[in-house]
Amino acid sequence: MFGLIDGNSFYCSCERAFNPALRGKPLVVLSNNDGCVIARTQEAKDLGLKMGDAWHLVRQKPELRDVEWRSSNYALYGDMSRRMYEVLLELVPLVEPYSIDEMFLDLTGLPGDMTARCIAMRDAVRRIAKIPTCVGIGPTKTIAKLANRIAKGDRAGSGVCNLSSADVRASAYEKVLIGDLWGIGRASVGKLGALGIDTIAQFVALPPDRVRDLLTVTGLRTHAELRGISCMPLSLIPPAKKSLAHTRSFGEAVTDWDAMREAVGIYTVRAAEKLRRHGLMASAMQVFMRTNEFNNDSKYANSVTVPIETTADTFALVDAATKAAFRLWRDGFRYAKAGVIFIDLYPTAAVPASLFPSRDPEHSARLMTAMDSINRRFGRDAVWPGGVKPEARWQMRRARLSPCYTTRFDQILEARCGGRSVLLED
DNA sequence: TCTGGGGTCCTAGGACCC
DNA sequence: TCTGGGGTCCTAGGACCC
Repeated sequence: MFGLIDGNSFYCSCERAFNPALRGKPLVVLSNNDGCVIARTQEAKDLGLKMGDAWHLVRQKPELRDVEWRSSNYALYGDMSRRMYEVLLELVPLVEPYSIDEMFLDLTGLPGDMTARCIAMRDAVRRIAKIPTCVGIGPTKTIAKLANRIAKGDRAGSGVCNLSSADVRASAYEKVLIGDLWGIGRASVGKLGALGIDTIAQFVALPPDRVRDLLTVTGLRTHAELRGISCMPLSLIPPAKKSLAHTRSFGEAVTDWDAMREAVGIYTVRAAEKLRRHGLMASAMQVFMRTNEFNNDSKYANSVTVPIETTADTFALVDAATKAAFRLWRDGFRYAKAGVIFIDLYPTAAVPASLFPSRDPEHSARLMTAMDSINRRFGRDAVWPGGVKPEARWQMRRARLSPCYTTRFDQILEARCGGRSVLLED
C-alpha cells in the first residue's frame, strides 16, 4: 500500500513557518525573476489567482492590491523539504522523495488503522516541520496521488483520503475528471475528450489496447495502475541524473555580446558547481539563447550541442560554453534568456582516464576542490574564473526574497526575550 | 518595463550497417 | 525488368511532471 504526502501550498507554507504575520493572508510566491505566480495560499486561490499568472498583470488589479508576495527562495524550501522527510522517516520505514514537496510512503504491513495513522503522521509534520500537508492512500502510486488530490479538495475533511477499498475507488472514479489524473496532461485530455471520455471511470472502462494506441505505453501504465496493478515501485535510490542545467531569463534584455558572454559564463560556473556537488562529469553540453517569446521583439532562438572532453572543470566548461554561445550569437536582437545544459553525465569515479588530456586531471580536480571549498567557507562567489565577473544589470529580479532562515548563519531568525517573542509554534 | 526553471520518458524518422 | 530484411544509433519534438 502506498501513501503520498504533500505540503499544502508548499512554498507559501515555508514562508509562513517563519513569518506568522503572513498567516491567514492571501500570499503568493513568484517564479525566478518575479515573473509569474508559482504557489498560492488558499486565501489567494479564493481571490481567483491562478498558477502561472503573470505577476506584472496581477499587480495592476486593484482588488488584488493586498495580496502578499515573495520571491522564491529555493534554499529555504529545499531545507524545509529535508526536514519534512526526516520527520517522516521516523514514522514510516520507507520514504521516497518525489519532488520538493511530495513524498511517497510505503504503508505496507503497518499495524492499526491506516487512515488514523496518516492523520497522526500529518499532525507530526505540522508540529515538527511546520508544514501543513495532505495524505492520499492507495494500492498504487497513481491511486495514492489521486487520493491526495481528493484530500486536498475536501477543505472540511481530515486531510487524509483513503482509496484502498475498491468500492470507494469506483465511486471516486465516477466523480473525478480525467485531466486531474497524474500522467494525463492537456494533449491526452483532448484526445480522450474527442471520444467522449471525460471521467476516470470512463477511462478505466477502455480496453488496454485502445489506451495504448491512443496514449502510448505511459498512458497504458496509468490505466493499469488505476485498476490496482502497481507498475511503479517505490525506489529508495534516486536514479542517476541524465542532464543538469542552469538556465535563466534576464532581468533586462541583453543586446551586446559581452553581456551574453558573461551571462553564459556565469550560468556555466553555476552548472559546473552543481555537477561537482553531484559527483558527476559531463561529456557534452548544450547552449541556447533566445529572444522574448511574448512581446513584439524580432524573434530568434537557437541552440547548439557540443561534445566535450569529459570533465567537471569550470575553466574547460566555461571555455566550451563561450565558444558555443559565440556560434549562436547574432547581432541586433534583444535576448531575453539563455542557458547551459550538461548532458551525457558520468559519475566521476567511472570516467576512464583520457590518453591525451588537454588539462592535467589531477591538477584540475585539486583546483576545483580548492575553489569549491573557498566558496563554501568565504561565501558563494568568493573566487571566480577571470573574465566571468557577475554584472548586476541583467541579473534576475528577486525583489522580495525572504532570508535563508535555516541555511545561512547570517540570516538566522532572531528571537528576543522580554518583548513579544517570535515563536515558531502556533 | 514586466510572462520560471529543471527534469524524464517516448516515438518517429533519418543515417547507417551488414 | 527488377530494388530485401533486419538491425542499431542518434536526434528532434512532443508530452508530461513539479
